[in-house]
Amino acid sequence: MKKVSNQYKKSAQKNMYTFNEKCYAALRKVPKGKVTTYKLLAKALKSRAFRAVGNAMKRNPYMPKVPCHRVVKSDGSLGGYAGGTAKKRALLKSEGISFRGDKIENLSQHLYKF
DNA sequence: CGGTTGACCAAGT
DNA sequence: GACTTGGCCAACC
Repeated sequence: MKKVSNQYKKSAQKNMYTFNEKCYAALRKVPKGKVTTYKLLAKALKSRAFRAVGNAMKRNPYMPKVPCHRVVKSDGSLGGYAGGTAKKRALLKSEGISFRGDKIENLSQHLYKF
């Protein structure tokens, strides 16, 4: 047993905003110099929608409020960014993140724990 | 209300 | 180590 269907979990529509809002809220807790992955972010939200998270970022209405550039893939690769991966890498590097090509070095070392 | 999409992930080739 | 396949979940049309 392992694939329980949590298709509902807590469908928004009552007091809960969209899944996106939660993503932004959690992401905002990430301090400078730290990063997180889509998977961990989704996990923090008690969901497995790491995809929906990324989707939310792309459609994020809170662009300047949320540090979308601090979210990377579980592999340590940059993933995507509205301004381009190159820009994302530059921002993270500027915050003290080490890079190896297009991937983060010692990802676990920079990962932020919720 | 059903089907497609996506800034993903894990395992397999 | 890089590419391919299947799966997962929420938002959007």
